[in-house]
Amino acid sequence: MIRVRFAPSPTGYLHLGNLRTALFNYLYARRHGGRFILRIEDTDPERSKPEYEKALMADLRWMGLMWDEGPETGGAYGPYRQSEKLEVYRGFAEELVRKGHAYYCYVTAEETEEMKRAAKLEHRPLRFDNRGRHFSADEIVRRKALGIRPTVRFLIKEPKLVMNDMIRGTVQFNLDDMVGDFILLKADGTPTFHLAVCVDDGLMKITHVIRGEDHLPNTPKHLMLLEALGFPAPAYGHLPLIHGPNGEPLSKRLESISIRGFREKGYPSEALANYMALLGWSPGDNRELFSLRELEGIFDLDRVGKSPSCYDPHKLDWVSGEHLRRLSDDEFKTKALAYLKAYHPQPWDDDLLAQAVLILKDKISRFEELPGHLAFLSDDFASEHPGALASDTSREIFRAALEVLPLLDAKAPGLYDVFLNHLKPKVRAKGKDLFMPIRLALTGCEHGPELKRLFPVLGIERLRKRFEKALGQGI
RNA sequence: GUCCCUAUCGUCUAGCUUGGUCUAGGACACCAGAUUUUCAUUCUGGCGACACGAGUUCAAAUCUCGUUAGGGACGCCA
Repeated sequence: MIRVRFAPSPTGYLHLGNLRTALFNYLYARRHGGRFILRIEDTDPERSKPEYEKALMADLRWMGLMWDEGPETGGAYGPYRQSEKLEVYRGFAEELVRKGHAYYCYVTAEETEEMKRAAKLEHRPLRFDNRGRHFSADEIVRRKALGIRPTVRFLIKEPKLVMNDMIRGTVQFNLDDMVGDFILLKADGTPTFHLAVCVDDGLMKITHVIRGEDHLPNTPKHLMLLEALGFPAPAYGHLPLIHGPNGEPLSKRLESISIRGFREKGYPSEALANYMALLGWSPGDNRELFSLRELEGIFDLDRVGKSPSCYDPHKLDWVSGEHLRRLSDDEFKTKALAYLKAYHPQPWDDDLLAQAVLILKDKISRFEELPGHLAFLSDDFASEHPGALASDTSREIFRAALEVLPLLDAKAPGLYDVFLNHLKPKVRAKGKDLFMPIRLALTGCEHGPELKRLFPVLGIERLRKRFEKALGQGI
């Protein structure tokens, strides 16, 4: 049984990089009938915040990436919050010391810092020189007396040099230049990331670790640790990183683009998942538009690329627009109204709003654009071209329109066509000269929804008011 | 500085494993035209790439080496 995990630390909101890792893990599990596990890596009390954990889970749920095991869901391998099992890690660290895989190290943080500074100056690798391995019994006593509390460091015996990555193939490391004995337990007794990850991956029976490429250099450490711990090594796959729109480093700016932000802007979650899947993965044929379900059926790691990619908001908008247009009218109405209610409350009743929103369906790529387009519902608008209303031909149209309106049946189909049939004989204008004044009188804007669809939404009464207003303004 | 990873249109990518079917395919963006009595949608067309240099070979986007460029890691953060 394939078991994968998404293991964020709750130190901020879910962002693009995070989300892609979560998505690929989720899809991989679904594709292979495995389990998707959520694990909260909150061993750093300084930076971890419960509200971020809540937000993380809310965002994951919104995305539809529901976990099979994890906080709030439970599972046979809990707890799924690392802060709740600090003792467990300590136990494993002590066991490693007993078995000679690790040792208490009395080198202080200041000394390590100094070591690094010196190494940098001399252009040597910036690694720990393992000096703590060789302290004499006297030295240790002396340091204890000074109040120095030890860390537990992993004792590297045979540096592991080669690994097989599911995405990158064989990767070799020159370990002597890379890592020294690394810390398992900090001086305060809490575990480091390395210990916690390996213990949990082992205990939770994780079979495949899919994570960002930034973790690639950590993998040799984890492989050695896992072996010492007596756990079978999972398969590793390291995803290429995502860059910003201009190819800039990623980091700060990208992290500031939170999933929350996309939700607030009104992107459908499936569109976001669809777009993210395309960043680094492709189905092999020319298809690009997928529902989450479809992705679950075709995604696999063997079609994930090795090179980093840039986040392109334009393409996201296109994908999003396509998703919106594929929605049935009812689905679109429901989602649009829910979005407006949550983020941009409108003064109109749901019935009117539902009709109005529907005629905008093919004009938007995300719900955030709705409020601006909805302005036509208001009787109280300023015209873009007040002058255009004043001409004789315009005034003639409005007067004729007001004569025609009472003859119409609002509920009869083809309201606009009937209106035009009555209107045309009464006015000289035709073509653009006819419909543009009408459009301006009704919406104040040169661009907007089709008049044909606009008429039934506005209804006779609103139409009358607006033509009267236009006539009044023209004086 | 040291180690590691990566390299096809501006962007996302297919092709690379098993060299020839590649005068390199698709999509976004952009430009032009058509449809729509506006905008959008839709449709058609255009622009546009194998980072560079060697090597192997009858033949290289595809294999090898080097160069360059970008990214990542080097925490008692995760």
